Amino acid sequence: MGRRKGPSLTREDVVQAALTLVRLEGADALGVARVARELGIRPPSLYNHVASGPELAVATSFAAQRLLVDDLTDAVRGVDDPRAQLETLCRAIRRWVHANEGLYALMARVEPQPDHPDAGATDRALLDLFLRPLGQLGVPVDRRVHAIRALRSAVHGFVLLESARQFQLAADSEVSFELLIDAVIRGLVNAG
Amino acid sequence: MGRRKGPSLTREDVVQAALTLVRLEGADALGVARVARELGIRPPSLYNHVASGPELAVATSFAAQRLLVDDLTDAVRGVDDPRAQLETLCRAIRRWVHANEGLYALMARVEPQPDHPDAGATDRALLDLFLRPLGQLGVPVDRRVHAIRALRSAVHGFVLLESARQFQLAADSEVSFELLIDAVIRGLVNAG
DNA sequence: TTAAAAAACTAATGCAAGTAGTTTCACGGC
DNA sequence: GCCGTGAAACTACTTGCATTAGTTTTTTAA
Repeated sequence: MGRRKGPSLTREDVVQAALTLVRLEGADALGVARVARELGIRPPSLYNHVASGPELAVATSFAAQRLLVDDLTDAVRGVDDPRAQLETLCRAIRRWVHANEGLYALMARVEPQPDHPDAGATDRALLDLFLRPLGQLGVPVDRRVHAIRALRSAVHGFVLLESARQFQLAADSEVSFELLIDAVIRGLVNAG
Repeated sequence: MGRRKGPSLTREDVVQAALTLVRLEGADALGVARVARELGIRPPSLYNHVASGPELAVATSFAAQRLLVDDLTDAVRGVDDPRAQLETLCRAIRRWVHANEGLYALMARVEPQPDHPDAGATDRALLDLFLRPLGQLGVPVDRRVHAIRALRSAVHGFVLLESARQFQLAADSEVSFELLIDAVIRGLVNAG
């Protein structure tokens, strides 16, 4: 029982299977044995493609992040007004998380890898998506980093609480979200 | 080798050990075997006090939440101005998370248990801590739920990103945080 | 054509969660 | 003071995951 005839699995296949698995069954379901079963191979064979369980999680998280950034890039294409761009970004993140709860939970759980080769590109792309409209809105350079952190925090916290079903009171989440991003954006533009 | 002489462990002891463990080694370290080792007993004996691993995590999370709420209650004691109360609450949450990163990560990871007997009291206490100053600030009743969600989201997102070391650029986090909560509070008070 | 690398496998170890059944101690009723 | 019941510990065991070592087969490149 050695290598099988025909095309064999790639690391891409493995990450793809992991993405699907996490999408369907949540971040807790991610594991070497589980992904191997999904691919129809034995667990040890997966180590031909990933170094370890944690590394599989990191790779899957990076892939998910790229999916998110691509989605956001599409979302703001064609939006001209900088403020509308910011709102569009926030809403697009929330929509993506609704459609990919497990993946976002995974991204939140995996420790960032500052030295990882895949880290730079998508991180920078995400940053730029927010930086451009902030600049156009006249936010001074030395406050843009703080502004991005504020916006990211607000959206991140909201979508996490929302998908963890921590908003138990009967009130429309849409309204809460619009109120939040409107408050933050207004506050950032007229900062004192 | 049956029961040992002298006083035996209680569920409180177990939760206490779990709290200490998570504080020192993070939420990932929490498990039946690990807590049992910490207490000097064999893993199966722990099931005399908790029903399962997940239930241990839930109990620990509830205990952590109570610690947080108690800390916040102390923090706002003696603060009169409602706006200052809100700011104090936000800063106290952040300070607590800095001192208890693992516990906060655990709370974020454990699914909420709407029917759990321990759930109501602390949830309500936390809610009330925010509700009172919002009322005093003149936020209309039908917007208070949204306002609380917005504030919680902002603080939650910020502290999670911060303790996950996702703020990689060299800029003072204190400034970012103050900017965020100021923007949100201002936005909530002058909501349109 | 052939040697090396890649990709699968089997076998086995170690550890965590959980179950079943056993032993020993503490405590309340007599 | 004695005794029975239940609580709290134990041992032994099963199952499942992560991981390592070593083997076989196929692909690929020299």
